[in-house]
Formats: sequence, structure tokens, C-alpha cells
Amino acid sequence: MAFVTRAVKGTHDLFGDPLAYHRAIVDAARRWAEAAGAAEIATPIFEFTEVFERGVGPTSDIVQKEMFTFSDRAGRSLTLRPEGTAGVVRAYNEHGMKVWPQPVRLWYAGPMFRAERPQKGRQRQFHQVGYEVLGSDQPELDAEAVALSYHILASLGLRNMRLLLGSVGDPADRERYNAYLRELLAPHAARLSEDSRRRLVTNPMRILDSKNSGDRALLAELDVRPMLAFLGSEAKAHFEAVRARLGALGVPYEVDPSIVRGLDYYVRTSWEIHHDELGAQSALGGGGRYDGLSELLGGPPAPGVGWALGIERVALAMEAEGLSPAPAPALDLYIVPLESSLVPRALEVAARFWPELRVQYALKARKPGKGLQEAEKKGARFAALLGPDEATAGTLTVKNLETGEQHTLPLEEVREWVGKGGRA
RNA sequence: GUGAGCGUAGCUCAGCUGGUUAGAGCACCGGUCUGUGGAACCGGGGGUCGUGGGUUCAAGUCCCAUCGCUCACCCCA
Repeated sequence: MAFVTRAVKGTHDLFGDPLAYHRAIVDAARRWAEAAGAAEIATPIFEFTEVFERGVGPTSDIVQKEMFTFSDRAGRSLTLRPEGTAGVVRAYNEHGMKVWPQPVRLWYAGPMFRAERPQKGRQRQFHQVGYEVLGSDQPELDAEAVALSYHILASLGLRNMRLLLGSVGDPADRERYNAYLRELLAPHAARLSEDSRRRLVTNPMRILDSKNSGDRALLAELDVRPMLAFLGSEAKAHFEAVRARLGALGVPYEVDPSIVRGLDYYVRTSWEIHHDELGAQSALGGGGRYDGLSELLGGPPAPGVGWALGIERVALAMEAEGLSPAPAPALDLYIVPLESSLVPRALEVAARFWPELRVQYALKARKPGKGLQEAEKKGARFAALLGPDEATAGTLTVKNLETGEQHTLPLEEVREWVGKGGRA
């Protein structure tokens, strides 16, 4: 096992069952996103570092300590994307999507990269599906986005999840709230954790998110007023409108008055979906509104709202609830040459059935018994014997491995019979 | 970045207080089986016991270091 080369820490080869989950989750997301009229977009997995520094925010943990950043040969700083939204907004601006009929709905799926210490539900390369609506700040779109993120998870069969909805207000509201927090907490700075003392200067709201027990105890004593109490009239009206739309859509949620998101670009609506059986990393996904992001990236004003789901985490949640994805499609037919001179012929026959049927063939001559056994092991629905008689007659002796029914048929009829058996 | 636990075949593991050429089950390949399967039996390939040092007559077993994995902190998807 002491291989010289191995996968980099926190990265994984994806195949078999985990890949089946992955595909099922992306398929569900595609189905719902496209139902809402979204078009797929695939942006590069690396961007100029600036895209994330300015987009995600220089004070965010992601930018400060979690990015894979490197230089290209011309000395420009590039970064493996730690999230999907900044790149999508960059593409929206770069391709002049503001002249498309607004709003523009986009969805994506792909790998993201963060240089964190791996643990359950957290890899250095992980995968997300995401949804972004750009070009309008109407509350219907917030509700639409929240509803889609919820329905996708529900359609996969998940039940034990909690949708937490809040608002981080407009930038001016946040400034007032941060000022309030600084004033409230500064006298108690000595009791705060080191991280939280730093946050007191950079971003006091993040202190509310701390899991440090000392921080939590202090916050409980101080009876901190929530962000929601500081919403300006516009942000407040927007939040109430989103709640009303969501209620009308029948999406179950709890208001979390102190919700804080780790990405600096969020304004107003903000939500997370948690699952209780995931361990420490309990967020399946989250999203929010980011009306100022386009300008941060040097573009025209383009309000937006979107979300991302962590594919690996959704897969963990499905496993925890005993949900399995559909198995990989089985082989339709396995061709068994009875003499070694017929191996090339087996290939020719297989090739003739592609791609209508999934067909494989034995690379060595097999006795009929062994051949059928092998077909069974490969998960084939039918096995075909190819002996001298069949080769001469241009036929195959085909057997349904489930029922035992067997016929010697010309190739066209084999195609018909096997094809009729139905494919997953 | 910090802490804890764990590293023996592809997988799951056994290997007692250090003592012959390191084992089992599953999987893989072949045979018993010269046109009919899922079984059984027999055989085969595959391990520098994570790596490097040390202690010892002797190390998979003890010590140190290192790497890796896992979980938690932190943070988030």
C-alpha cells in the first residue's frame, strides 16, 4: 500500500456508490433548476485571485486562510475556486448578460476547493450544485430560490432537515448592528476567545456564530439583540415579503434571528439548511441575496440571490436516512466465445449492438458453464454463446439469465429480444 | 493551524506477555466441468506488517521520529 503516488489529502476518487449518490443529487438539482427555467453554466475552476478576494470578501475566513492560491508563469495570482457564486457573477458581467431578458437564472455543478483540515463532511476538493438568479431584487426570487433548495433535498427523500431563514439586512443596517455589538462586547473583551477578540474589530457579527463555550456563555448573559431587530425599513419589508411568499409556497422554515453567513457578500435574505445526523458539519447548503456583489467585481449593479448545496453532505444525509440512489445501469448482454478463434468475432458482434445495448464480451474462450457464470458476475441480464455453429449461421444462442429462457437467433432478433427486456 | 484515536494482502480482520519461511474470510485467476450459470471442492497470484531510525541474540509486536487516515476544534457546503 506504500504507493509512491496517492491522491492529495482531502481529495477523493469518485466511483461506485459515492458516484451514484453524486449523480442522483446533481440530477435532482438539474431537474428542479431547469423546471424553474434556469440554464446551466460551467465556469472555470480557477479564476484570478481578485475575483474571490473582492467577491467573497477580504475579511472572510475563506479568503484569509482557506484558498488554494498559486502563480501562473506570468506571475499572475490564480485561485482554485472556493465557491461558485463569484465566478458566475463574473461571467454574467463578462458576457453582458444584463442585456438578456431579466432576471437571468443559472445553475451549475462542480468541484470547489478549500484548504481546510479534512473531517467528516469536509474535504479539500468537494462538490456543489448551485443556483443563481441575477438582475432583480424582487422578493419572489428569494422565495423561489429558497423553495428550490428545499424541494431538491425533499425530492431526494430527505426528511430530517431544518431550514433556517434570516436576514442580514442592508450594509447600513449591518454597520449599525456591528457598532451595537462592539459597544456591547468591548467591555467584556477579556472574556472572549482569541478568535472572537479579532472578530470584534473585523466583523463582530461573526462572534454570534462562535461555538466557543465561553463566548456562548457570555452572549447568553448579555441578552444580545438579534440582527433582525436592526433591519432598516426596506430590508424589513423585503424580509416580510419573502416570508409571506414562502408561506404561500408551503415551504417549512424557522426564523433564525441571528443567522450569519460566512461570505461577506450577503445582504438581506440569508438561509441555511441543516441536517441533524451529519456530525459537526451539519449544513447541507445555504444561500442568500448578494445585491452588491456585481459592483464589487467591477460590474454594473446587478442584484442577485442564490444558493449552493454540498453534494457530499447531502449524500451523507441520504445515507443517514437509509436512502440509496438507483444502482448503476446493468450490462444488457455478455457474449461468450466458445473458441479462442471466435474472440475477434465476439468483439465485432458487440460493436454491432452498440450503443443501443450495453454489451461486453469475454476476451478468452470459455466453456459454456464458465461463460454463463462470468456473465452473471458481471451483472448482465442476458448471456450469448458464440460457438462455431453460431458463427457459421450468423446467430447467437442467447439466454435470459433470470428466467433461463433461451433461443438461437439471428443478430437482429437478438437486438430486439434483449432490447425489449427494458433498461434501467 | 491545534488536539485525540488509528495504520498488517484489493476489502474486513487475526497475530497471546518480542522467538521458526506473516495468517483467515471475501474478492481475483485457474482447475474438477469437451455446448449451458449462480453451489461445492482443489490450487494459484498478491504483503518491503505506512516509512525511517533505535533497543535486542531476535521486532508486525517495545521506544523515538515522520507520513497518512479518521474524528473533533476552527470554519463552512
